[in-house]
Amino acid sequence: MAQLAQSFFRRPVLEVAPELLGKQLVRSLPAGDVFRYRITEVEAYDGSADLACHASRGKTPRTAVMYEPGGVWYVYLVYGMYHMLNIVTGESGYPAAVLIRGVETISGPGRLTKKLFINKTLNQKKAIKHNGLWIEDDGLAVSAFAVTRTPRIGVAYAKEWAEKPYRFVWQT
DNA sequence: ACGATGATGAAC
DNA sequence: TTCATCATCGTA
Repeated sequence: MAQLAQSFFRRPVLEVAPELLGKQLVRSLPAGDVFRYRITEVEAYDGSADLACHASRGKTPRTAVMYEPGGVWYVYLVYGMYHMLNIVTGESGYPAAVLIRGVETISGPGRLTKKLFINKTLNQKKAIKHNGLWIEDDGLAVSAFAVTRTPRIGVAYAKEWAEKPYRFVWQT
């Protein structure tokens, strides 16, 4: 089907994030299994000025991937236990990414990565079929009226940035 | 309501 | 080299 091109992700994160709702996250495993899940919940992390964004403390070994041109995965471990799946967005040099927080039938970013066998081996890899994890557009239209914007989860430390409505939830 | 569990980044 | 801090979840 229509795999999203790298150019789709090389745009401002606040444009890309809501457009990912309703798209299909596709995972293929070496054994041949293919899983498809429609994306229902995302969060935008927008540049070094955004105090909730990991790149707010500058470029480090962990955050370097966020400075790459959009279209690569950013996977990291939180709370010593769960992997978080993000897709890097925007132009080269501007650190931004979309956290994929939930898909149809799986809620919660930690449970999502566990179920799809996603770990740091995918970090910095392009979101293309060849790498076993990519996103497809099958033509489904998501009504803007079915999308709710709220503040992001778990970022209370980010001062005024904690309140910004950068979380997008699609009511199916 | 809280503990598990380890990488990360900043301070010392 | 040590320490506080986490983009969470399951059990209580």
